[in-house]
Amino acid sequence: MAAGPSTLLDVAREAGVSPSTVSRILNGTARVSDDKRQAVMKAIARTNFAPNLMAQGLKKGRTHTIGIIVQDISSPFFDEILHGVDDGLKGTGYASVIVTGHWSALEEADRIRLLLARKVDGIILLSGNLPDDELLHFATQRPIVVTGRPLDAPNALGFTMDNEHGAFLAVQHLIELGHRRIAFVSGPPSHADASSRLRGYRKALEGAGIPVDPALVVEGNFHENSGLIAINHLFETRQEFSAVFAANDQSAYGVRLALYRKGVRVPEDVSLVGFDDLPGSAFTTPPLTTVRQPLYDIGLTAMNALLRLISGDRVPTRVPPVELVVRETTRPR
Amino acid sequence: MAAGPSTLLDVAREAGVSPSTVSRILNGTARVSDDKRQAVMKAIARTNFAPNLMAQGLKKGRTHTIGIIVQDISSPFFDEILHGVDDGLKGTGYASVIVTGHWSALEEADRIRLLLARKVDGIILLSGNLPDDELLHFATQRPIVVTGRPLDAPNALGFTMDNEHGAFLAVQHLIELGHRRIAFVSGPPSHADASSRLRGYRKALEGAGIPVDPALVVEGNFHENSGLIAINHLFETRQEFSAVFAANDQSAYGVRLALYRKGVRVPEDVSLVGFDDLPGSAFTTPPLTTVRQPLYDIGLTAMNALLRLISGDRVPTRVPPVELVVRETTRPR
DNA sequence: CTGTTAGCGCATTCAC
DNA sequence: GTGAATGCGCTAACAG
Repeated sequence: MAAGPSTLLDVAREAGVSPSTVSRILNGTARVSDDKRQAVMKAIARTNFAPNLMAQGLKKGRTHTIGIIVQDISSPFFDEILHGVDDGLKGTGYASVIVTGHWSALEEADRIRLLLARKVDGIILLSGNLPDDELLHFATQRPIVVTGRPLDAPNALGFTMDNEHGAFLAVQHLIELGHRRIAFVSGPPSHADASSRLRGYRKALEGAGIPVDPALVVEGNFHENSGLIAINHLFETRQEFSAVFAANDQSAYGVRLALYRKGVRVPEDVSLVGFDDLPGSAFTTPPLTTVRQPLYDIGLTAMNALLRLISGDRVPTRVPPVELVVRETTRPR
Repeated sequence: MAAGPSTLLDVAREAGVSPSTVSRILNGTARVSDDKRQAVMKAIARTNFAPNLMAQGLKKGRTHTIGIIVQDISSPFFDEILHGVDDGLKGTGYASVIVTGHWSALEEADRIRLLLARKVDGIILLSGNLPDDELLHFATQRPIVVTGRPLDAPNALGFTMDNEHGAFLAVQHLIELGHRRIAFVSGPPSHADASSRLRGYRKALEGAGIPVDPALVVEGNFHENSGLIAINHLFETRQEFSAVFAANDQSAYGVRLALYRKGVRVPEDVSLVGFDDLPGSAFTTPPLTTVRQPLYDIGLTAMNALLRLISGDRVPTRVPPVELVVRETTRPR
């Protein structure tokens, strides 16, 4: 029941060998005679020794820590990505420090500097707003993987989902069901994914020869409440629609609630489709038809890509594409 | 546009002073003449210097890092707590490394060892399963705050919500509404919170002179799907009930869906109440009546308590109590 | 195969 | 007020 943390030196003394020998055994750096190895192992157990990762890091220049920047902790979206990230870490000896960027490029830059000062071995930026050039500047210090945009530089890698295509699929599904007046609750215009989805919405409509009615697209912010407000607005302005496409699942939840309050049935009266396929979307009433984004795989892939970047590797990354998941909020008109 | 990370020594050279002077300025350890201070500041900016936290940590024995153990990343429950934890960190100079315990005491012990090896300055264990004595053993190395149990040791602190009372409130509400046959979807029996809630359910029933019918309580696991399965089971065994109390919101979601599938209306045909008040529960259809647990505050409080423990302080911690939030899934029988 | 030496970047005595 | 020296715990040459 040794007291405070013992050091490698303690172990060496205890085992009657030199510190380097202990180090060698710990790292498998060189062959060591069996008797000494036994002695050292015993001493390690006896002193309850665990190497000081700080000291190791100082010496080797690597901390076995990777930094993750999410925009919003406590969001089911980032949560699910983090799940993948975490699984990607499993068994690698790396740990992650997670910080939040709050959708602000300035804050992101700040967090990256912080992470860099902590000497993380690499950084994953989730849905970053930071301009490419700044990102690449930081990437000169440590490899960076970013999601939500394509990027392919020596020390940085980015990949994105086909948001436009996903939105296209969603709206096309509605059109095939016979819907013509399809409302759209958008995301924040400043958000790249949001504008891609708006484009997909437009493209699907145009492809079917349906004019896009500006009165039917109302701006949201990706949160539940904005979906609710959007629907109320549509009602107030007396718009007619038989379906609504929400730019993400969370706003779809808000839409669903607003419709419920108006006494409008889903899907009998209006059809609804979301985007993301959050874990909860299979358990809404009724279960939500949505565009599935492989959130878990995005996280896992980002982590694996970063790990490879760190070890100097460069393998092209592949993530499953988005796909329409038809559940129970859509039906023929 | 300096290249690699510059060191304190670089700055000293650049400014024509000694390293110690730079250090003193950085830490405000001693008074330094103004001209030198200017020179150093300029040199810092010019070389784009940021102190190496690893080296600082090695020297000072503190890493300004705190370790968080959650059981399940990508769970709205822990997510919301993490939100509070994260806010508690804001502006403190600390960062957190988050690891998962997966509800396993063994894994928790393993993670704590890992965190200790990384020399975190303190640890927050969320909903830990680790026995008190093991916890206290680890606490000899670093202060630990644990949620989900009371604990008050020199270097460890634990606090918990009144789960029994919360459950009591929920069931009492149902009883007041005229319900007599109230089903209960429990959590895993091994889980302390789960058994407290079961106790609260029983107590409320008994208090009202209603016999508890074992056929009406079915075991779940806190996940959506178990709520669904539970209801199906109740139907298969032809139980009659006019209300169901789910041990947490997530299983309530499953209950809600199962009821929907059976064509049972909520709340017209059966009333439903959950536990936790997850962020999403205000947006289910209809919005869920539930027992609110101040998850955000739990996280914030845990963080503050730990920070105080680290600085040698010991202030009794206060967290808002649980409370019933009546929304739209309950109505008189 | 193994011990000795030096140094990662910084904070802190200790002198001046 | 400020510089020189020392060491946090560990690994990596460098010599045997």
